[in-house]
Order: sequence, then structure tokens, then C-alpha cells
Amino acid sequence: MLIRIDPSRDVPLWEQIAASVRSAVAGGRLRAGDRLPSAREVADALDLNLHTALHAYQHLRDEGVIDLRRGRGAVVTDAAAALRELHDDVLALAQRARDLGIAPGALASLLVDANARTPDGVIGGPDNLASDSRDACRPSEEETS
Amino acid sequence: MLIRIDPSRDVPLWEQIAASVRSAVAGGRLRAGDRLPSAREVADALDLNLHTALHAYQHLRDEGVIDLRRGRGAVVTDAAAALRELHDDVLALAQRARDLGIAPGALASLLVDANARTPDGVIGGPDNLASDSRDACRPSEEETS
DNA sequence: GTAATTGTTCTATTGCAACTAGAATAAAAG
DNA sequence: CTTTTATTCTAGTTGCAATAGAACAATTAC
Repeated sequence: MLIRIDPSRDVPLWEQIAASVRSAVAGGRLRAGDRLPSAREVADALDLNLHTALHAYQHLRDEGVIDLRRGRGAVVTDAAAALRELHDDVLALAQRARDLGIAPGALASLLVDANARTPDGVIGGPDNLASDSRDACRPSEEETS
Repeated sequence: MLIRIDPSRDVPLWEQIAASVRSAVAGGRLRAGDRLPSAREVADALDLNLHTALHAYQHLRDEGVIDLRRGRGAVVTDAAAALRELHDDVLALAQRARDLGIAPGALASLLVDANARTPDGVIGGPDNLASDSRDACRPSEEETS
């Protein structure tokens, strides 16, 4: 029951696999050095394609959560400690959001946005307008006098 | 500069628009009663299709963040207070994650997963196995003796 | 050394969501 | 009544997710 997916959700399957592993690491059910089931095992057990399971693992490797090498498989890295440190705070914030009636997706969006606005510790720094970002629209000032 | 999008990101444009508004509300730059620019104005200013901007607004309405009615446009609701309450905590957690080298997407994923595992306050409740969710795979127990 | 395991890479196809486009319609505001 | 604005409809294009099959390379196990 380490990895759980729900095809009816609009979250990509490979992302759900990655999320399951990430959550298990953050929750301490997986620790640094633990070996994950092979991609083929995951694909078979969840009735998915090998590539889908591999995509998830490769993403986790890019995040630094696992070591992934042929012949050996996937092994949780020391980065697990960082995820584990956030676990309690993440749960607490999720609980508060639920109490306030904030949708999970909305909360996640707020967090991503928070990181987008302070890319390198500098709040409102020089040119955070990387690539070809477009902005617009002041609020129509109106207080419904 | 209320709404900012970046087509190069892999986040849907309508979701980026919604995220901008949400963030503005949470940050206090938009308050209950404030009127947002019309969907057509947003679409023109950002050089997008009307439907894309409308999709974002309709999503925000489903979340309860704005009132959306024809002829009138979009007005921020009282739900703004809830988002505003989370603002500081969200920023703090985002900051901690950045310090720990956690990718923004990974943090967001952890939060969504946290909500998925405690749907109604009951941790590990009766049957959280809604619809046709599939699970599998214990970790290959191995401590590399 | 040999065989089994496991990730890597390649091509290809299908289905769906995102985005765009144009048009007609209905409610609210002036 | 006219303007503004969201709603609804059809339709076409694009890109990603997921599936499928196959060959390949590194590591492990025997």
C-alpha cells in the first residue's frame, strides 16, 4: 500500500506515483537507503505501462529523492531528511486549510505562487520577469461606494 | 500587474490566471468587494482567448473566491478572509522548503497528498478507497546489511 | 563467465485537455 | 434601449499523458 493511484483524478498517473513515494518518504514510511520496487513491479501491480512508472521514478530522481540506476533499481537518498523535516508543518497547514474551507488545489497553487514570487530570496527583485512572461490588469478600483 | 502569466511554464494558462488572483487575494492586494477586470479585458491585455480567461474566472467561482455574473463581472467574495489568514503560513512554509532545497512542485504535491489522506478529519478512516483507486507495492525491505 | 534483473532509449499510436476561434444568447448596468 | 459582460455552442489545432513493443546497457546474482 506504498503507492496508490486513482485514475479518475485529473492528476497524471506518473505524478500520483511520485506523490505517493514522496509522501511515504516525508512520513517516514520510507527512509534513506530503502529500495523501492522496480518500475516493472510497480507497473504490473498497478496495471500500468512500464514507461508510466519509469517516468515517475525519473522525476523523483530529478528531484533528488531517489537514486536510479540500471540493474540496481531505485534507492531513497539522504534528501529524505529534508522532506521529513517538512512533514509536520505540511500536515498542519493542510489541516488549517481544510478547516477554512480552502480547496486542496488552491492551497497548492498558493504555495507554488509563493515560490514564484521570491525566486532567490529577493522579494520583488530586479527582473523576475524571466523569459516571455506577460502581465497586466490593475484591479478596477471600486469600493462600491 | 495583478495578473501575470508565463506561457513557457507547463502550468495551464487559465490556472496561472486563477493563481494570480488567488495570490493577490491572499496577499491583501485584493479585498472582498473589489471588482476584477472583465474576462475580455484580461484576455486582451494578456493576448489570450476570451475562453481561457473565462475558464480561470469560472474556476475561481467554483472555489468561492469570486462572484461571477453576466453584466456585472467578477467581484471578490468574503471568502477572501480565509485565504488571507493562510498567507503568512504559506509564505513561511514556502521559505522553509526553499531553504531545504525542496522543489516547489514537490511541496505542492505533499500538500495535496496530505489532504487526500485525511478527507474528513479521520486519519486512515473507513473506506477512503473511493471510486476505483488501485494500490500496491510494499517497499522491498532491505537495509543493505 | 553466464544469466537474470533493471533502467535507458527508440519509434509509434491513441485519447484527452488546453487553447484558440467565431458566433449567438441572456442577464445586468447605464 | 444600448452597452457591457458572462454563458453556451460548435469546431479545429496542438501537445502531453498513456500505452505498446522492441532493442540495448549496466548491475547484480549465480
